[in-house]
Parts: sequence; C-alpha cells; structure tokens
Amino acid sequence: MTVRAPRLSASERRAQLIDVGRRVFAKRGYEAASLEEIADEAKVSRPVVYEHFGGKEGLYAVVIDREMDVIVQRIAAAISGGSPRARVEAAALAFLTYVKEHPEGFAVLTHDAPVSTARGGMSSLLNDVAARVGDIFAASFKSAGYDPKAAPVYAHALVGMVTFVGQWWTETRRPSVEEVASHIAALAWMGLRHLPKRPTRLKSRPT
Amino acid sequence: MTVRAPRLSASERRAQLIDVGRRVFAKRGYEAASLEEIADEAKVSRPVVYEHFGGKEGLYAVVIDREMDVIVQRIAAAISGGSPRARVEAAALAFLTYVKEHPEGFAVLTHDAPVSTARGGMSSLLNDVAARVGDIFAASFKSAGYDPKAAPVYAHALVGMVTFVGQWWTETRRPSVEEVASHIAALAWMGLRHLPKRPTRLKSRPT
DNA sequence: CGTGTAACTTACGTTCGTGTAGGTACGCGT
DNA sequence: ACGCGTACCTACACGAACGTAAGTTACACG
Repeated sequence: MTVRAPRLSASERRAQLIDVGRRVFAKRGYEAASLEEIADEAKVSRPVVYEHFGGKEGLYAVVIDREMDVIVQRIAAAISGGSPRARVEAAALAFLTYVKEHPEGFAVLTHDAPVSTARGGMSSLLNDVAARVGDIFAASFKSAGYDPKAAPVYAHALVGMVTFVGQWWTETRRPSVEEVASHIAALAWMGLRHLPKRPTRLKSRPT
Repeated sequence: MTVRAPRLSASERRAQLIDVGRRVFAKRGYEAASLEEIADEAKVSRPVVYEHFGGKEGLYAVVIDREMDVIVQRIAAAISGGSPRARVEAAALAFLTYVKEHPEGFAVLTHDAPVSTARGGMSSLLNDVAARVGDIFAASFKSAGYDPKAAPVYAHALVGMVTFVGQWWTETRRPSVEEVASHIAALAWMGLRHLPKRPTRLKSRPT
C-alpha cells in the first residue's frame, strides 16, 4: 500500500505547506497551480490545506507575504548606511543575492497574481521601491539643477535594470552576483553622474 | 429577444476575434481568460472561436504572433540607421511608442503565457533582443579593452530599463514618450561611455 | 423561387478543480 | 490500557471551462 507519511504537528505541516506551495506556485503561476498538486506533493489530502489556510488564495497570500518580508528586509539592511554610491551597489547586490538564494520565491513574485488581489506581488513592491527612489532623486535633482520631472523615469529605469538582470541571472547563474551587482551599479552610477542637464532630443518625431 | 448581431464574413469575424481576444487576454492573462468571455464580447457563441482558431491556445498563439510582429518590425526599423547613440534612442523610442499605441498588446506580452508554449511571449523576445545587444557589446568591449564577459549583463540591464519604464509609463502616461526615451537613452549612453575598465568591488562580502 | 453553402446556434459530454461534511486513526497523558 | 483531542482521510456536491456533434438560419446565385 501507499506508505503512510509521518504525522506532523500543526506548525510543522504549516511550514511544509508554505514551502511546497511556493515551489508549485513558482512552477505554474497562481492560476495554473492546483491545490491538488500541492497537497499531493506534501503527501497530504486537500482538506488539510483548507484547514490551515482556508483555500488557495489564503496559501498564496501567506507565501507572498513571507517572500516580500524577506526581500524588503534585505534591501532595507543593504541601504541602511554608507556612501550613496555604496548604497546603490549594496541594494543591487542584496536583490541579486535574494534572487540567487530564493529562486522559487522570486519566481512566485514575478508570476501573475490572482485578479482579486490589488495588483500582485512584485509589481506593487517594485513600484513602491521605484517611487521611493524617485523621491530621493527628485530632491537631489532639484538641488543640482536637473528637471525633477525626470526623476521617476530614472528611478524606474534603475529598478527595471536590476530586476530584469535578476531574471536573466536565474537562468545563466553566471557571473557571480557580486560581479553583476558591481557592473550594474557602475552603469547606473556613471550614467547618473554624467547626465546632461537637459537630454538632447535627437529626432523630432518619427512618421 | 436578444438582438441578433449582424452576420460577418469569415475574415472579418477572424479579425474581430483577434481583437477581442487580445483585449481579454490583456485583462485577465492567459489562464484566467475564458473563451466564453471572448465569445460573449464578440456577440458570438463559443463554437465560432473553435472553428477559426481550434481553441484557446490557437487564438492566443495568433494574438501573440501578431503582436510580436508589430513590435519587432518597429524596433528593426528604428535601429536600421544612424549613429550608435541615435540607434539606442530610436530603439527606446520605438519600444515606448509601441507601448503607447498598443497598451493591450503590450499587456498580453507581459502577462504569463501557458505552460505548454516554450517560454511565453515577452520573455523570449526580450531575451533574444538582449542576446543580440549582448553580442554587439561583446565585440565593442573586446576592441575597447573591457571584459567581454560583462557584455550580457549590460545588455540585459538596458533591455530591463526600457521594459520596466514602459510598464510604468502605461500607468502614468507622462511625460511624453519622446522625453522618456531621450532620458533613458542618455542614462544608458552616459553610463556605458564612462564605464570603468574594471568596476571597483566596494564590499567584499556581506554576512 | 428554390437550393446549397457558409455562418452560426443550441445542447451535451467530460474533465478538472474548488470547497465541505462527516468519519477514522494516531499517539499523548494519566 | 484507555480515553480524548488533534491530525488526517474518503466521499461528495457543485460549478466553470473546454471541446464536439448535430441541427438551424441567413444569404447569394442560378
């Protein structure tokens, strides 16, 4: 017969289900994932999942929440001190390190979220980050004689840089995150430092 | 009774269904979208969709294909001539203009694709683009004394910049795509021009 | 004015996934 | 050894989609 899996305590089972759930959501995305697959992989029947999380959305919410916490913590710690330049690099490194150590969590965050939730995991987080960065930029821009309206553009550009490279890195896993982070930071930093006061518009309008 | 919708020719209906399908896929993502909603919105019953596209995947494939064509065409045209610097800006502008004029198409491409397809719409396209850019960089890097291994990092960083800004722009729709493109191009260009030969590693390793 | 073809529909079978009701068995404490 | 609570399971009701079969309506054309 099918070998009976060992009985677990409530909190152990909970932890395990979060783990399995993250893996399955990472692989399939929210919609395509089924509680059945999750339950099977945890060697448990579906009602157990309902008991603990109330359903698919419940589990998903917990997974997302946990993952957000992890990544926010790391980035917050990274930008807590040092020169501006160092903070840029530290933030990139923190993000990439997260991607390296929690590939499944990262995958879950990048996948589509259910329609019900007010804008899914990553996009909301990244927009928050970008907005913050944008505010900082806007202040610096003002005092340096740049157009503050352009600040959000640069902020989002930076965030996009890091996230996209992160996604690519999960596939190649090379070069090391430290190298990648330093390259990205260099690109961003040098780009920002040598920004013209008012970028030259090269073409007026295409067709 | 429900008002009878006018009868359409095969090709007209086909075109209409592609249009509606794009809109619905953009709104819901592939998995969450239902043929029923698409058929309803087109004032037609479901079998019609099967007749024309063989099913959900078929319609989706056509929508994706069409959209890819559009965007590839535009970018190809944009980088066909001019100084390197001008090409960077033109490519960014072309992409952002596409985002502006085809927000639903862009949304479809960024959403998750069905698991069956070999890596969904956008990611595959962007990776292609990034790979091409990376090759060009690698060549330039070699002859300029930079580490060619870093080329893909910069390539992906650039692509990520543009796409993420594009996503953000769909929400704010300001400033104009021309301004945004010139800012992005400036950031990218200045960053690349002032790249140190070998980026200084600032921190050795965090805990 | 019939008649055939293309466009379209209603109706059904089937699968799959969610969520719940009620029962079983493991194992800890006394 | 004997409860007794907690972990867990089987079984079912339900609905949402997909996909198909067979019939029906509109319209062009001889």
